[in-house]
Amino acid sequence: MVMTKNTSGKYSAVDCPIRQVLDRFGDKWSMLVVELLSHKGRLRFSEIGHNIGDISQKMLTVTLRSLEADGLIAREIFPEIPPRVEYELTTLGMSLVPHIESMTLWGKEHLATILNNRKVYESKLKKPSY
Amino acid sequence: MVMTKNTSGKYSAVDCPIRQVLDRFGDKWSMLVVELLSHKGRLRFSEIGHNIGDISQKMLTVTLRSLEADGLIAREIFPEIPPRVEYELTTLGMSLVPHIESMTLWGKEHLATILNNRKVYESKLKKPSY
DNA sequence: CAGAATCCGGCATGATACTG
DNA sequence: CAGTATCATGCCGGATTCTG
Repeated sequence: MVMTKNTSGKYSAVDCPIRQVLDRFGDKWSMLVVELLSHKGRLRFSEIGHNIGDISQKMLTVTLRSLEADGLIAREIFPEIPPRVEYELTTLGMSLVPHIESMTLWGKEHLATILNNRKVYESKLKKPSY
Repeated sequence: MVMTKNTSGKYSAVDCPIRQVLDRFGDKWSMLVVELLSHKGRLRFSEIGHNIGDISQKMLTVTLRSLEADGLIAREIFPEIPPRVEYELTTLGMSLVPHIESMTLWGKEHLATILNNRKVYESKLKKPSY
């Protein structure tokens, strides 16, 4: 399939908002952090890490930074020893929560079906036809 | 941050549905294909490719296969020369559409703000304090 | 405690060639 | 036309080490 670029150097469907949303939140952790903060309110760095369970320090830092850069979360540093840093959702961040929840709800409702579909599909591949 | 695995070999928060949803639809193309089919109805392979614009033949195949395996789209082969294959959403696939749309809508509304936030954030990094 | 910096492997994605 | 097969690659994310 030969894809044609337009004169602006972009692709025809690159600009659509669904792509932009996926580019920002399709990563492994962002949505999860937003969801977590929406439930727990205000948390410090290590608390977020523990609540998520598996996430490397690096990725937690990277995720929090990009969310902060986007203005979805606010970061407050307390100049203490040992240092303490707390995070919470901004208004903008909170506005995203309902949409995450509705996606999650859909997942809850249909994931069992999907997994079963997938199993059936794979078993059909193994036994083509008799 | 040291993450502890439990006895089942999984991590503490791995099972939450939001993760599952992201694992399936956080990829680059799946949501886009579903969204496209929801608007255009029934399309053949090459039509999907052209509508998306940039997507390699390989990734289109992979994406369509996994969506089919999940039962989100239906694939119909017409035994003609040259071959023709058409795709359309299943009921399950259609049930996902509203959630994609609501996310997309959120993106449309707030993306300009986010991009601006990001620009402001980066300019602050360059000029720390005067 | 909250990170910054670095190294590194694997997998998602891309490019290319071939086929029924 | 609608794929499959193979090879190449970028970069995401994990592990580790170091600092204030």
